[in-house]
Amino acid sequence: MPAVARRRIAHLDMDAFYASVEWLRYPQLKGLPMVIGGGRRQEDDLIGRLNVERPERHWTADDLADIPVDFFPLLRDYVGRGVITTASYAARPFGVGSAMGLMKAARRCPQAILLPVDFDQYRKYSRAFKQVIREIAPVMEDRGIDEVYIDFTGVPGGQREGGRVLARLIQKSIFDATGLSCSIGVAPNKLLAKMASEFNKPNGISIVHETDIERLIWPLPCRKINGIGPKTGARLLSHGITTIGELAARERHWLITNFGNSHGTWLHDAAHGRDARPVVTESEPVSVSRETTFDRDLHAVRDRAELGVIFTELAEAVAGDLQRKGYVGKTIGIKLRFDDFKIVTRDTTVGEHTSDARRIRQVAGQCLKRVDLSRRLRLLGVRVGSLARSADLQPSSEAPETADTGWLF
DNA sequence: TCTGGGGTCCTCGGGCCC
DNA sequence: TCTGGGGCCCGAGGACCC
Repeated sequence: MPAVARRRIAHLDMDAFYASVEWLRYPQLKGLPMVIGGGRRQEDDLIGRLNVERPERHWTADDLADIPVDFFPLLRDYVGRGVITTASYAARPFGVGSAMGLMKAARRCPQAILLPVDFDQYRKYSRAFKQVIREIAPVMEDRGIDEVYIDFTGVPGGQREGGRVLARLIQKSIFDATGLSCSIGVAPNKLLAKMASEFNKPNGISIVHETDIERLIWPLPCRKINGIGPKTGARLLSHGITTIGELAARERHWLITNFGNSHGTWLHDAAHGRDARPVVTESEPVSVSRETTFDRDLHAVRDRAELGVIFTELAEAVAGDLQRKGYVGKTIGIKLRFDDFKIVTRDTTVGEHTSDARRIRQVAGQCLKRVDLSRRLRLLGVRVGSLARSADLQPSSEAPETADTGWLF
């Protein structure tokens, strides 16, 4: 009779993913201060720009590495409202980092090279490295563009050296296929594996066993637990709890009293390294949305025409996304961010699923009427939820209802 | 010139029905 | 008829993550 396999879960995190993908195209930028960012509207085509600046030379995908460094756009030339998506290690000593406004970053590190975000490219590499993993260990959970969980438990060799042997194989296979490096943590569950993958970056492997929790996990700050964000972190701090060990020392009952039944129980379990969540290989999307921040704050009345155009474009974009992915939805909603950064959402559930741009625009327009629009708007978003696969639904005669003439925009 | 875009999940209150 | 649940759905907001 075979020995009972102990659960071994890996968390794999690509190292500096966006920057590393850019360095595959532009190796001449490696080691330089560089930020990637800007909003959707600021996404200029870098190659187009380079060609414009040097009309006699048309750079092609084959000779991107030849583009002189001084042809790349600099942060100091940026105008707009975007934020940094990621900053290279060479840029960080200047005090720039993720989520910082680009204008502020430009003052701190004007000489940094600014690349537009190229999600299509990152998605391409994302698919590639995940495919490599699935061929080796098929029980893989997608956790975003650059992260996955992998269940090593049933994989041949997955238990050897606590998972280190298999982790090494995956690391090498990903590098051979893509030229990208990653860090892997292997532990008894997802919670611990996620923390372990951070221990040894970049290109590292960390193995954590139950017996290591006290030594390796408890000294860490509470914020290292995936699920404890800025709010909970601050609340814990106000009770004098800074490390996971201090959190673990609190009675379960005390945590439930102070954080509620569900959250308190979870905090207690997490601090003790307990997590029974399975690795989920398939999941259906819950909602699809598009949103945009305006170049300047807009007023519902004074900028009505401009807002109307943007609103329609968002509805069309969401409809396009739904149709491309093969979904229809019946909860249609809007999201507004005002100039004071307050967020308001409204949604409505309609009788029939749809992915029709005009229908989405119409229902979203009705949602808008339920909001006080005296403040100026900074952001507008359109969302469709309660999704179903369009193929699973009876082909309805999608008769667009009589248009509501009362649209606000 | 502070503060993007696309998601998930949870909680809470209200309405409705039994 | 009145009152008090419980279950369920919906809408709004908040926290968190990549």
